[in-house]
Amino acid sequence: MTDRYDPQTIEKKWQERWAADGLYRTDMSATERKFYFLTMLPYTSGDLHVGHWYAMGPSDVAARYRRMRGDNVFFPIGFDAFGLPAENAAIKQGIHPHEWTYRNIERMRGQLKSMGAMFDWDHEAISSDPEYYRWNQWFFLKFYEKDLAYRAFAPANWCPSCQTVLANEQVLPNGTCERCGTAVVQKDLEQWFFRITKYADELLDFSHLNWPEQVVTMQRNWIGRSEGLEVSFALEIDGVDEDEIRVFTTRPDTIFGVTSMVLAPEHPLVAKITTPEQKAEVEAYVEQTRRQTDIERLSTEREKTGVFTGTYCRNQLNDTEVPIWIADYALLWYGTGAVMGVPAHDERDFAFAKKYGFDIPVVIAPPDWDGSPLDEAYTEPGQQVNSGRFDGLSNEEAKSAIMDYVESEGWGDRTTTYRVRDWLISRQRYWGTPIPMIHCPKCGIVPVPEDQLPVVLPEDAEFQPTGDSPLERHEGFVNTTCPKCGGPAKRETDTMDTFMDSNWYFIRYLSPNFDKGPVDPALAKAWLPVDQYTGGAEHAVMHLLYSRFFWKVARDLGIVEGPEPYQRLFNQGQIMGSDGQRMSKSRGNAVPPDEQVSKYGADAFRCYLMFIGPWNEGGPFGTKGISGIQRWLNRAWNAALDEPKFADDADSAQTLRHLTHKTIKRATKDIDDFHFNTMISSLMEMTNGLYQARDGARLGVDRDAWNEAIESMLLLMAPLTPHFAEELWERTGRPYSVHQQSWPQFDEALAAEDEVTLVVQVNGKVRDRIQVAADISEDAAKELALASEAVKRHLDGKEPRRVIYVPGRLVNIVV
RNA sequence: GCCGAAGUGGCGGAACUGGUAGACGCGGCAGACUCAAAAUCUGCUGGGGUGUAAGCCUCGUGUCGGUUCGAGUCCGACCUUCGGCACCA
Repeated sequence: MTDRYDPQTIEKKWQERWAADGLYRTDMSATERKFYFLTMLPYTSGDLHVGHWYAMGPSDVAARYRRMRGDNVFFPIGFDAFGLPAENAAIKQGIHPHEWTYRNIERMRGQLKSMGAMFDWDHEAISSDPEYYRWNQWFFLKFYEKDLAYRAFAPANWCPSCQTVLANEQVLPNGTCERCGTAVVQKDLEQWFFRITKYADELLDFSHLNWPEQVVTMQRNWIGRSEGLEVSFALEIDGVDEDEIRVFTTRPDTIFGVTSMVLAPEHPLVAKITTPEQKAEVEAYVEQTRRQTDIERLSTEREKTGVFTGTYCRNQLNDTEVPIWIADYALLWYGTGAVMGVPAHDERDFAFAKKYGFDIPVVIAPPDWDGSPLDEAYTEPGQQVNSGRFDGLSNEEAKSAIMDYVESEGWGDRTTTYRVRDWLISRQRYWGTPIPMIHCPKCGIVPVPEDQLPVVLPEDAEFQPTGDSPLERHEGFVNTTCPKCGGPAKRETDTMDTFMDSNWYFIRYLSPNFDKGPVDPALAKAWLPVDQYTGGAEHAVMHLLYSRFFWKVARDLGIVEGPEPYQRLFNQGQIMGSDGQRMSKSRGNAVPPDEQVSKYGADAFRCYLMFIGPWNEGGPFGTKGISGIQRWLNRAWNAALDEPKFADDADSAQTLRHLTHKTIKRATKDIDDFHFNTMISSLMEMTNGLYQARDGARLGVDRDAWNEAIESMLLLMAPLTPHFAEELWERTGRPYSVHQQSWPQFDEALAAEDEVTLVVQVNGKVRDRIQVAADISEDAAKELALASEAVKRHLDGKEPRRVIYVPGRLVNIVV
């Protein structure tokens, strides 16, 4: 009897040996077959949870596989270390965010190492290190120089009781503050933005990407490009300077059917044009709107509400007076913040008009329309009516004709609008990258000179929420001198959104200690872009879109080359608690991976996570099935170490070689597609097959075929179970290291089946199964099928009308 | 609500490009080994019906409808769950 498989001993042993040998240190100068494999960097939340294992284990497998295929793989790791939870910990537990964060990193490093992944730790980067965020600031200055960073007012969640800005996450679903229960209001603050809209069209070009279609679709919809007309409605009100309201519409063909104008309640014109009689009602409505989220406002299910301002504008195309209303479904940030209401041809406007009693004039006739009022909005194509000189045109023709006309009259222009808004990068928080700007009473806003970077985040800040951001009350930080005039000035106290950190961490990984720029240019040229990126589907839009935007700016700055940062993307699913809910400590459904690892070993645990289902789906996680993996590893262990009785036996050799090559073929296809669950299944089948071959052999098994099988099995398992495979590789007398071997090749002829089961159907129902040679001819297959007893019984003497043959699959006899 | 996914045995899941539904594993049942248990090994295991039995019949992939010789897979409508919705990361 051999030694039993003892994961604790061998995992520790090999992790130490690999680290000592620098087995996973990438030679950055060997760039000929470079492969940059990137897994999303973890946030420094504390303990590594199952989700981290779920994200990184399979990534490690795929990275190891690429290495065995001969690529020089760079597989780095680092930490996303700025953010809200550190500040919450500071307030709740009285720990400094810096201490909380770096303590967590220390613990997570150890846990990550216990995974046995091939991370190259020499390239670790931590976003809260001044040497990292210094370059955030440097990039910010470059953005500012290129007019891609600007200041504007934007609403923020404000708790009047705590006197502080709240994250969306800190606002409860009922709109109150999570700490004190006070109703949260929107407060306008002047904040920093990045002009992502300038790159909107370029971001809509996905042609250089090998990404999942659903992510591309989500990004496309998020950017939401629409072409249409911006058209002016005349405003003639005494005492109001503005003489027009501009609206954006994608349906200029319906402009003759406008019966209302709807402004966003926040629209700057609202206060100016509202009549004294309507003032109270309008103000109450504006107040009420300020308490709603955009999601609530845009719900198509909710009843539409609005308030009349008491004034009118004029539709210049048909000279009609149009009442001006405000309604919460009009959003200030989209288009021009004003919407023209065409009830006959828009469902939302139809409901609005019904409710408030507007006319519903038809301007696009449905087919066979008899002139009677509509029961519902007609949004399909049709012919123009009641549209003056455009009557009789199809609405598609009318669209461009009306736009031409509006442009020639000077009432408006063709424009393109986007749903995507500029990126609000300001945060009124402490634990983030300080925005390197100075407010001088004389010179205005002045950038911090590059040679004064980094603007270091002060350690000694006060955290208790008392109104201002911690940086604002830090005298030593705030007070500075103006770089331009030398006079006293104040520092900007907003910090950056943490998505700034994750925009470019993979660039920093290449040279985390480089101090002459964000990245060593030679390494950037040789190693970028990332060849394979893996990470959670929850990042499909924001992180991945911001990061693409950032890359394009960095490219324009000459820092990187090429159109896109991430060539191939794979979105893994999210792992949930056994109750199907998101795992969290507060729900009590979180499974600590450390416990599982010490019980079953890292190899078994990571395999189990891969075995529970397709990687892109995620799903509920329970620990019940892990014993199946444990049993499999034990069986494979014993198969590799217990020598069977050998004998010359051609049948045995044939069976084993078929098993080996079939498995290599299946496993290779699966790992190429990231189908780790079925890859493990086929390896389990191979292990079962080895036992059957051994127990079923009459005389004994063929020695060479057996050795080939064991060697192949260990190589196929090496990426999945790196410690296990390494130990057995050594114990079976093979030279260190299994992780420096080549991926096994298969022989197509040996992998092929020579017999197949042909299904015989009568009228689509399975009636018989026949074993035939894989290369059987169509005629022979049909003949055999028709000769089957079961078929004859079901034919019941009737003549076949049609016989369908699918090679290697089935014969279907239709009567 | 909007955008993007998913729904298959008691459970996790498999099924190439429309062609045997349930691979592999968990759990369960039966047996072997054992004084006994654990571990291990072997066999069976979707529901219903029928037969002494080998077997045979039938239903079955969220729901309803459609296309097709044939649908888990394609089309239409709906239901449920999950991810995102711009200050969680």
